[in-house]
Amino acid sequence: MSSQGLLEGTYGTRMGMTEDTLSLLDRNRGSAELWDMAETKPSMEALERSVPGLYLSCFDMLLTEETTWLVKVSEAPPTLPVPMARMEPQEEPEQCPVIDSQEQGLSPGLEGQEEERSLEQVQSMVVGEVLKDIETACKLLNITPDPIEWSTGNVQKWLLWTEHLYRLPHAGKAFQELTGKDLCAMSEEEFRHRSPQCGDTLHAHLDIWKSAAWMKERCSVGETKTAGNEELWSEADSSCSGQPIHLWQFLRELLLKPHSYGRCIRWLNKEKGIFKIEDSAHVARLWGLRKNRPAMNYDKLSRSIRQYYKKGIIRKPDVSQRLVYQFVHPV
DNA sequence: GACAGGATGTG
DNA sequence: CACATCCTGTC
Repeated sequence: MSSQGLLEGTYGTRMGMTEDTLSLLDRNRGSAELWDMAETKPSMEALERSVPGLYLSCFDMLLTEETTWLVKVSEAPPTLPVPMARMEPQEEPEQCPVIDSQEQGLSPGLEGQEEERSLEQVQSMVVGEVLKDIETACKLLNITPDPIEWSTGNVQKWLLWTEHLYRLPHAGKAFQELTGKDLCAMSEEEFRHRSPQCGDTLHAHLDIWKSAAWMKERCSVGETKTAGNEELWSEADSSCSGQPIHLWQFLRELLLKPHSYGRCIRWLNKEKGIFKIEDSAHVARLWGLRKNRPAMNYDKLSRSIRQYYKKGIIRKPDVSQRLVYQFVHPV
C-alpha cells in the first residue's frame, strides 16, 4: 500500500477515530478535581504532579488498551487523537513485524520485551509528533505553545484552529472574552456548560496543549527533545527527598547537568564554586517552574540569592562580575 | 539590566 | 524559616 493510500484512508476515518480516542482521553479525567482546585485558588501546586501523570496515562491508554485495535486495523491505519495524522505514512504497517508476530502468537518469551520496547519507541514518537504539531500550529497562528499565556484573541484563534481540524461546530462565541489563563483554570464541566456539543473535546485538546507546554518547559534547554524522557524524570532526584527544594540546591542541580543546562548556567570555577548565570530569564523561568511560581523572574530570584549572603551559602566572588556568584562551601 | 538590601506577606 | 513579591536607589 502506498503512503498516498494510507493518507487517504487515515483521513477518511479520522473523525471516527478522533471521537473514539478522545472519549478514551475523557475517561482519564481523574485529575479534573485538581484543575477545579486551581480554579478557586490559582496556586497550581497540584498541577506539577497531575500533569505528567495525566500526560503519560493519556498515551498509556492509547498504547495499551488500544494496542489490539492498533494492530487489527492495519489495513486502515489509525489516527492518533491529536493533529498528527501526517506522521502516519512514515510508519507503514509492514514496518511492524513485532506486532504482527504478536498477533500470530510467535515467540511468547520475547514478545513482552519486544512489545515494551516498541511501545516505548512509539510513545516517544507520539510525544515528539504532538510537540511538532503544536509547534506548527503555533507558527501558523502566531501564538505561544503555552495556553496560559494566551490573550483572548489567541484563544479565539486556537478555537478556530481546533474546530477546523476536527470539524467541530463553531463555539468561539461561548468562549469570548476568556484569556488562556481563564481557559486553563476551567473544568471540563464548565467547558461543557459553555459548549454542550464540543466542550469536552476542546477541554481534552487543551489538556494536551497544557501537558505539552509543561513538557517543553522541562526540557526546553538544549535539544533534549523527546529522547530525554528517562532523564526528565530522574531529574526529580533531589526534590523527591521530601522537603521542598532550596534555591541553592536547585542551582546546584542545574550546574550538575551541563549537558542540559550549560547554556543558561555553568561553572566558571567548579573547585571554588564560582558559577555564572548565562541566561538569567531562563534560569528564573526554570526556578518558577519548579516552585510553581509562574511570575518568577530574575529580579526576584536574584533577591533570594542575595538572602544567602547573610547566611553564608552564596556570595559574590572576590572580583565581582555581572551574573557571577560563588558557593561559599563548594563540594 | 544587574545589583544591593529594606519591608512585608505567605505556607 | 525560606522564600516571593515589591520597592527605592545606585551603577
